[in-house]
Amino acid sequence: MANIKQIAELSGVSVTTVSRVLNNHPYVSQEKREAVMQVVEQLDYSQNFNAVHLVKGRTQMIGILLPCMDMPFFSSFMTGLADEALKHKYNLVFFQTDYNEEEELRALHMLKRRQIDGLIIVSKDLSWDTIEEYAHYGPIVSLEHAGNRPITSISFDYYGSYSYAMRYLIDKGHRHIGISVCREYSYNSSIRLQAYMDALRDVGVTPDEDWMFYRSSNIQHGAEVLQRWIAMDNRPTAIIVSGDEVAAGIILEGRKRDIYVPEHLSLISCENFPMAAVIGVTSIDYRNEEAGAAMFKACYTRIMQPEAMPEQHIMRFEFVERSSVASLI
Amino acid sequence: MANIKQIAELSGVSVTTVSRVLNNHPYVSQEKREAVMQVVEQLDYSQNFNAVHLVKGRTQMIGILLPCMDMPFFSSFMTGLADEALKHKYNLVFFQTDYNEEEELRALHMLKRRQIDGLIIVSKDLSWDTIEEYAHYGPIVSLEHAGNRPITSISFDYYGSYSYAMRYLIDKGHRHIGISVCREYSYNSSIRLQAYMDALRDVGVTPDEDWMFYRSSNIQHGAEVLQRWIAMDNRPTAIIVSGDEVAAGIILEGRKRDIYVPEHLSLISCENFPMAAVIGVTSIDYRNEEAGAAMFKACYTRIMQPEAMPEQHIMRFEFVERSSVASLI
DNA sequence: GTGAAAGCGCTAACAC
DNA sequence: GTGTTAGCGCTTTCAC
Repeated sequence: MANIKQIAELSGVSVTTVSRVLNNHPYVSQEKREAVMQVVEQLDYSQNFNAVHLVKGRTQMIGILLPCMDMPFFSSFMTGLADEALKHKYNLVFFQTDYNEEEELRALHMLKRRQIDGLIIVSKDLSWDTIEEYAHYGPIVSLEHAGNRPITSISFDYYGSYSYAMRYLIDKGHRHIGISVCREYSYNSSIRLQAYMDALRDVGVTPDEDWMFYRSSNIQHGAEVLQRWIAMDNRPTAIIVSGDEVAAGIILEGRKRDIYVPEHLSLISCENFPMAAVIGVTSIDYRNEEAGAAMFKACYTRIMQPEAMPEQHIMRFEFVERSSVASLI
Repeated sequence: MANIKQIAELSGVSVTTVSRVLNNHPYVSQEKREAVMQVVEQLDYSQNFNAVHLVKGRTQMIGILLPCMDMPFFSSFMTGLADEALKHKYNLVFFQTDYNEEEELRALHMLKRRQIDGLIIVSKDLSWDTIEEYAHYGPIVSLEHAGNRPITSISFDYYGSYSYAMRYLIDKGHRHIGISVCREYSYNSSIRLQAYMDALRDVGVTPDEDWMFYRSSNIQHGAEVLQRWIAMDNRPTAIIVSGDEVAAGIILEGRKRDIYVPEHLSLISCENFPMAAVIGVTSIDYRNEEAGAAMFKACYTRIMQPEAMPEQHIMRFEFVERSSVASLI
């Protein structure tokens, strides 16, 4: 495999000149530039990026850490991120952690070892304290608010959006309202639950334990939610679920059992994926793709300007109304 | 940032010894090993992987090229791949191409520039002739049969599975059978269409142009398929669709318009995602996750044994019968 | 405009 | 067991 030295020899110039040509530097005569280019093409040469990275101290790669790819939430997010990375000629190294701490650490180590220039954390299990230790090796950008740590965050307005959704249901006369979240003990779920609790308290309702569904993330789980709902004594008249897939599971399973949305059960969902339009569910659009792009941009900015201070940014949500909520008034 | 030289100095040994300790080589006295480890911890040192890669000529990364992440097919595939990569301590660099040739070339260039040790192509637009030019820079593994080119392939048995599904429908009395594929001109679609045509020809049926749906890949498209089906003069009694999402779209849209599966329209789908169970559709399971893992393994093997010959492997499919096909007999 | 040479941080042959 | 040293392939001062 050819290297820069051979190119230099064959084209009768120094390695410096070859390097200049390769990197489009000025101050190279047209003549020599052409001579070099000719040899480069002839030998089908291109730089060894490992050497370039070593000398430059950068890899043009950023890591992206998430539990799994096979949930639409994560993949939609990746889509926006990858598009944006592309614009800046950055590559994405992908860490699928399955919420395994060891795996999460592996990504942080790669940052430490300069194999990636920055790290984007979409969802994690590791404590912020642990992560913070790695923050000085390179920019870390998170989708979860990181307090006043040196970590940039782009986060979704779960509190605002859930408060809004709850108010919407309450205004339509709902009082027995259920909630279904993805992970019982995650930070994001806790914010959603908080907004839910606060809203119910405001109207003097104490939620039934039964109204809270944990660990629901896919269509199958949605079906299970409906089965549990059917079996309840004190059924909620509406449920806020954390994803369109869960909503679809509820609706599909409901139809098998003659339970209809919104006639028997009102539903508000999150994500507003194309599926939401098909099943006609009112859904909160957090604009995942935009968030993905924003995270890349934030990371990129901090790679380019290492002195820049980390920022905390909250995305605006959009409440997309369809016909899955009945008015009880 | 500390480097190996400083560690050597501080622990009073040579860089070689430090390197040996770092790489767990034998022939280092326990004494020196401990001395080194202590300094390493004290300085919070770890290797600069760019330097390691330069000297070793490998990056412990493989590239993965696919059009997008926000289709369940691709993300399920990634899941298996990422799991397997993890087992071998390999990282995945992710190229989202959107079937853009320039993007696809970028991935091939990274192989050429040794930034990745191998490349896995899940779906592409570039011609095999172009790709073949890069095959000598590192192993390329494809999910599409690559003929007798120096490219390993793991492929799905689309012909076999579609022949099987067609036979299944025909045995149940169906003759007017439709087909819905993802991309009109892709290699995979052409095989599916071929099996479809061959099966119909065998029973003396000439398919109506209307029975073929191109460019259907998500739930929304499924809804459109159903709308077109309703508007037809000569409706098929069954359709084979290329994904559970499309099937879901058909079923959901059908319910809005009082068209039921399988009473009015029989359906066979592909992928057998969890959703298939919920909507009760008979689905062909190609075992994407396993295929992803197999592709990684194939790539890994060829990285480790560069002389190894490329192989062509075809995955077995599984036909998962549910209740979406009516018997007309 | 151009080139010699000094690194970037590491591994591994080789000598001891 | 251990250290010296020559690369790996490139960029970038600095002197000409």
